[in-house]
Amino acid sequence: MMAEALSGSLEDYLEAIFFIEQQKQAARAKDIAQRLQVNHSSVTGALRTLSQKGLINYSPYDLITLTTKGRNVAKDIARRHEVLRHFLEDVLDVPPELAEETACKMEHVVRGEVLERFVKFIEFIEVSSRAGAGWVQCFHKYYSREWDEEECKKCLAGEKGVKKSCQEGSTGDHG
Amino acid sequence: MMAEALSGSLEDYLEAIFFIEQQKQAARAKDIAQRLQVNHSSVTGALRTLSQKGLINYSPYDLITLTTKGRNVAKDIARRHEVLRHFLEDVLDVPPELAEETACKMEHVVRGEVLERFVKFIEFIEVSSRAGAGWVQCFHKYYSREWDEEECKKCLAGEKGVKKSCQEGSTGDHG
DNA sequence: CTAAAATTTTAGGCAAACCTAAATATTGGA
DNA sequence: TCCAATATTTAGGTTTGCCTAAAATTTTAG
Repeated sequence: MMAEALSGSLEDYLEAIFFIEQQKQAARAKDIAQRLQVNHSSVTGALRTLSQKGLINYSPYDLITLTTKGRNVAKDIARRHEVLRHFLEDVLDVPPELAEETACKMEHVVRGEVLERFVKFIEFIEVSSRAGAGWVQCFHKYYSREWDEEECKKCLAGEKGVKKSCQEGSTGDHG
Repeated sequence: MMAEALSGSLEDYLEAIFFIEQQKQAARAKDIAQRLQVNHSSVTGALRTLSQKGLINYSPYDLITLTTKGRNVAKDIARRHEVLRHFLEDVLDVPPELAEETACKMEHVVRGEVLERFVKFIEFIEVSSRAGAGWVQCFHKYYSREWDEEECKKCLAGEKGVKKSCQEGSTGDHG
């Protein structure tokens, strides 16, 4: 009963349709081709396959919409993408464009149990930060070489005087 | 001069040869096929390609060794693999086999700048832990639902009394 | 040394994804 | 309405990476 896994490529098509559907009523081949930077004729083939798998409503020259099943699968893909992008960009402080690009590839290989670990990990970091450690900011300082081990050990251990220096100027000017 | 990127598949072959070379003097097609779970005839094709690219010493029926260039590339792949495996297994606490399997796929999409962020991030976590927070252990508690937000906020903020409870029984019995 | 066993390569195929070029269908404006 | 512009599909081809089966080579054991 469990549908067999989609290829990375088909996941990309489905995800693209999902986002285009959110902006317009329905997707058209042109939009998909543009978004994925592939030839129009490549789209046709992918649409046929997705249609066969019951993930989209499609017939030649027709508008393209997701089926209920397709929308669920697409949502899952989009969630993976978003979780990974968020981790890369806001925890590892990878520059936005690179984070986006990397998440795009990771989303096809990180699933299920591993993805949920990422989710919990991000949650945890956010709670930790709320707890007062300014933890992520400290990391951003760390790799950007503004790190003073003694000072930050204290910071991480919760001493008030130094904590501030780890929390200000956070978003990482890594140049 | 910069060699064009290898496909994920070819990276797998190169990495396999690297590990087999460490165990024996040289690799043979049989070993590679077994390690990668592919047919012998698939190996032949990959060897030809890697040879053409100057990454391995190879001629039909001969033993297989890495060239200097090939060894450098292979080391880089192996490093990516190891960094990611380490992160998944020891930070996210993903079960070893799944961590291994996932790292195997991630290694082909996480490179350069992003990989170095992972490296720094792991370093940072280790320093943080040394600083006394038992940070990773706290995370393992967190997702395994033994988490008490109030208690652990204090823990992360460095209060001595509660810190201990976050640090004991660490390695995550997440069942 | 030689025949059987093991190993490796070749030959031929298949499927996924992509491409270009050439139809075909749809749509909007005169 | 009908033509031109736009959009889409079909036809045919390439590359990558895998497979099976058969041939070729090397190794090993008697």
